[in-house]
Amino acid sequence: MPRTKGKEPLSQEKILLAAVKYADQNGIDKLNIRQLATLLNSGAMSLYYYFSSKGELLDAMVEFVAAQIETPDPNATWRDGIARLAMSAHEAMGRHPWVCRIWSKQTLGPNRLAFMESVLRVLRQNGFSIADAYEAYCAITVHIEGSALQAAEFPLKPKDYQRAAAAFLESVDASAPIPYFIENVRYRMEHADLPDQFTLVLDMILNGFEARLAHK
Amino acid sequence: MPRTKGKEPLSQEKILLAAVKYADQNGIDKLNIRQLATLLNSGAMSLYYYFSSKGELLDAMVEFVAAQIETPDPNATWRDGIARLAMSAHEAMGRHPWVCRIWSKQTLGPNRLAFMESVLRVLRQNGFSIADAYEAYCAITVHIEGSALQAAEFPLKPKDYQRAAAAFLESVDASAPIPYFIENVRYRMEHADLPDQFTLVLDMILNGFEARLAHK
DNA sequence: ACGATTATACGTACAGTGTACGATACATAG
DNA sequence: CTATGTATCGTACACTGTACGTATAATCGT
Repeated sequence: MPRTKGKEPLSQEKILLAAVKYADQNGIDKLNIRQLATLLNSGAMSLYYYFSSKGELLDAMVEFVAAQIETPDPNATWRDGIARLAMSAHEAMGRHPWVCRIWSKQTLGPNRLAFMESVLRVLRQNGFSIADAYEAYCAITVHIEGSALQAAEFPLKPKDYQRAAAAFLESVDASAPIPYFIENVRYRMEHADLPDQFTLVLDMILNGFEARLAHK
Repeated sequence: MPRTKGKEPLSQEKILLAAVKYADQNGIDKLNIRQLATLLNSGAMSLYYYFSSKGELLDAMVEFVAAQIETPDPNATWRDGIARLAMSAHEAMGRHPWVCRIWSKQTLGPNRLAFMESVLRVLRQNGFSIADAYEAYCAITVHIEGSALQAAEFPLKPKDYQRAAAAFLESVDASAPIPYFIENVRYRMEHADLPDQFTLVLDMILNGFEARLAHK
């Protein structure tokens, strides 16, 4: 049909923002074209004028998140630069947990490319060999994506965890051969606000590369 | 229809093995009931006699992989025990790359539970506090799952990488603002068999916890 | 002012997906 | 020889992405 008269037209940006919002709330599996179109008060096929396929929309969604990652301050030490960058990425993925599921799979766009470049640059300009820079890059991104994956895939929201844990502890046989698991569940139930261990382990990894660098 | 005369009946195991094999070859997205049934010379709905839903089949697939992870030797040091366990998990996920995509999402079965328990046990029996054991557990599984995720999601098979990298280097403008990325691609193209950096970073993480443990 | 062209929108249709329901036909028990 | 349980699957439905064709509004050339 026509571009109806009194209606604001669609745009890539509107669709993208709606898709991100929907995925934030409902997860990436639930994201589907018809539903998205309904939210945008349009027909499903209208979206294909702006994105030639769902895959292209997903590409744009990844780029949207990649754009939220800080680029490192060139005056900082490599440790500070990398640490801030990693935390920034961690936070971005925390805001958009679905992204880790498609991050590496979608085609590499300029923002994600810029992220990779900036990590490699910081390392290479501070004494890392090509091979070491690549290893450090992998180590750091594994940690970022791994953390995001665990946070995203864990099937319980923090709210529900208390109730589920309590129910589990009630139901489980005291003679079950999993004392340390039970102990762990009890501990986590009683300490709802455990600190995010992202930074802790990140520091261990950075320590490792620092030692490696000094060792040459 | 009937249970046809001269035909071996299906079974949970047959279906499970076929599903694992199919996912190994084609990825988990491509796994679908009809195709699987065709491979098993049966009708699609026959599978539902053994698994009440696709989700239950996926649960069983996760358990299948979890069963392949070594349980740690109780006489080893915690470092060795955890290192071996982690490498074993890394290898299992390397054989079945699709599993990291559903590992945490599927309902927790006995084998995955046993894996968690064994990690926590080793740590708790070697001086880790409840909180530290949990942190170490998370750190290690993040590394395992993150590594698996990157390996699985990277869209190019090792074979194709050389060709794709060469084509990329040809096509990219020499003035593109990504010198370190280009350098990295060239390096990886020339060194096809880079060592798996899983163990390297795992050691860094274990060093971190070792230091932490000594520090108390 | 008015016809031609482009930009935007979408109805319909099709080939997949998981799976609910009910109909089989075989094996065995009574 | 029924009758009942076990194993199998044909059909149908709701939902997915999207190819194709078409309809109108906006814009431009004259």
